[in-house]
Amino acid sequence: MVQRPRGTRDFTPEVMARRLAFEQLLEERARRHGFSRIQTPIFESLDLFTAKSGPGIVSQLYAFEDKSERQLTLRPELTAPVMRMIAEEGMQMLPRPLRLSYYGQCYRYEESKKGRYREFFQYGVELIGESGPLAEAEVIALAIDMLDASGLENWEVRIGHVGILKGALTGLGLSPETPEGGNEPPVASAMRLLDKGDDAGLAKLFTENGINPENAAPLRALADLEGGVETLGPARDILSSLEGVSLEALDDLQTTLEAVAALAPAPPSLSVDLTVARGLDYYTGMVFEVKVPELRGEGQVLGGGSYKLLHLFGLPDLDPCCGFGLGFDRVLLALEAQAKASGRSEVVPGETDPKGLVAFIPFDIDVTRVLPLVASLRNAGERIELELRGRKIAKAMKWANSIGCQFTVVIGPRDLDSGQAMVKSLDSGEQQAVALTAGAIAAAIQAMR
RNA sequence: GCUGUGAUGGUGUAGGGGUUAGCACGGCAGAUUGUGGUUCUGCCAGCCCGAGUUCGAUUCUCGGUCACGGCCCCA
Repeated sequence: MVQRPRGTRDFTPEVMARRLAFEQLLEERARRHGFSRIQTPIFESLDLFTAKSGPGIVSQLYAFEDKSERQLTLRPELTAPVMRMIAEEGMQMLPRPLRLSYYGQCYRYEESKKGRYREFFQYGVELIGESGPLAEAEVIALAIDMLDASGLENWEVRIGHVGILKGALTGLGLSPETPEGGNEPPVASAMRLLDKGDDAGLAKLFTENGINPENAAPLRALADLEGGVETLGPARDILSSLEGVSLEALDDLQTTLEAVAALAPAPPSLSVDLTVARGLDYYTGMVFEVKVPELRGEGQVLGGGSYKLLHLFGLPDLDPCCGFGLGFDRVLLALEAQAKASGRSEVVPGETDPKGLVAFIPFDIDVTRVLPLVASLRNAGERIELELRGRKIAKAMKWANSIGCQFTVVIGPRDLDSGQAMVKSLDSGEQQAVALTAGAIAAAIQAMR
C-alpha cells in the first residue's frame, strides 16, 4: 500500500465541504474590503525565495531541477510570488493602492506535526502602494473581521510597531547599518538582546557604541510593556525621556489602533506589544499577529505587518506595503477543537447547505422517462442525487436517509399512470402527491422547507 | 536538530509465541413486491513494511515508514 507522503493530507468530502466554506467565508470578507483574488504558480524559481529570505531558506524547500536544468522550488510562502507577479505583470501601472488576496498551498520541508504540515494552506492579503496608519488599520481590520466571521473564540491579537524600538535605538545613536566586518547591524543586535532579556549584554553593546549604558533600563521598560491601548501612555513617557528619539512611530501606532477600533468588531483580546515579530528585517512599521493559546506551540494563526520587499523587484516606490498571511489549517484546527468542546456540529458557518439534498428515486420504471425532470430540477437550483442502483423503495429510503437527504421524490409505475410524483420530507415525514412536472415538484419541496 | 509514545478490517477497539484473531460501528444482501431512522439473519473486510530470534512471529528484538506529543528553530 503506497502511503501519502509525510506531512500531507487527504481531504474527504466532509472535510472538504468545511474547507470550501471557510475559503468562501474568507473570500467574501476580503471582497467586502475591496480585495481581489489572484493566483500564482505552485512552483517558482529558487532565486525568488533566496532573494527574499537568504540562502538559508533552501534547506527548508522542496527544491528541484527541471529537465532544462532550471533551479525551481515548490513555494514555501505566498508573499514573494505576489511581489514577483506585480513586477512581472506590470501591475505598478494600475491605480493605487492595489488590494490583492490569495489562497493556496505552500510547501516546507520540516518536521510535520499537528498544525505544522509539509503541505499547508495560506490565505493572505497585500495592500500595495499605500502605507501609513490608515492603510495598516485597514489590513488589521480585515484580519479581525475574518476571524470574527469564522466564529473563532479565545484568540488574541497583538499589535506592535518595529519602528518604535528601532527608532529609539537609532535615536540614541545606534547604527541600523551592518558595520564593516560585522554580521548584523547594532540595532538588530540590540533588538535581539531586548527580546532575550539580556540587559547586561544590552548595556555592554551600548558602551561599545559610545552610548550611555543607563539607556538600557528605559528600553527594557519599553519592551516589557504589556496591555491594551492604554500602554501607549507609558510608552510615550519613556520615549519622551530619551534624547533625540522621535515619537512619530508611536503616534502612527496610536492612529492605527483608533482606526481599527472603529473599522472592526472588537476581538476577544487585543494588546499592544512592542516586541512582536521584531526578528524579520523586512518589516518596517506596524506588525501584528494572532494567537490561539489552546493550540499551544503552533498557536500562531495569523501574522503580518508593513514591509519593504518590492524594491527587490525594482519597484521601490511601491514600498512599504502591508499585508498578512492567515494559517488556514491552524484556524480550522482551532475551530474544530472549539466546536467539539462546545458540542457544535457546524464547525465553519455555512458548511452545511441549508437547501438540503433531494433524493430522486425512480422505482420499477423506465428511468429515461423521468431524467428530464432531474435536469429541470437541477437547472432550477435544487441539489438532486439520482438513485442509480434500482433499489426497492424501503432500501432507497434508507439510502436517502443515510446520505443525508432532506427530501425524496419517488416515482413508480402508479405515479406514471396517474401523472404524479410522491414528494416527501425526511425531516417531518410529511408526504404529498404532486403533478409530474419540475415546477410542481420544486414548489412542493419549497413548501416543506 | 534533539527527544518521548504509539501503529490490529474503512472507523473505534479486544487479545495474544501455535487462536477459526473477538467485539462495535460501517458497507452489501435478505427478512420486507410502494416508503427511511428500530429490529433480526447472513456476508464483506484486518495484525504498517523489512530483517533477526524461533520448529513456528501478528505477538519478542532491531531498523524503516507513518501518526501524535515535548523542546529547539521558524514566523
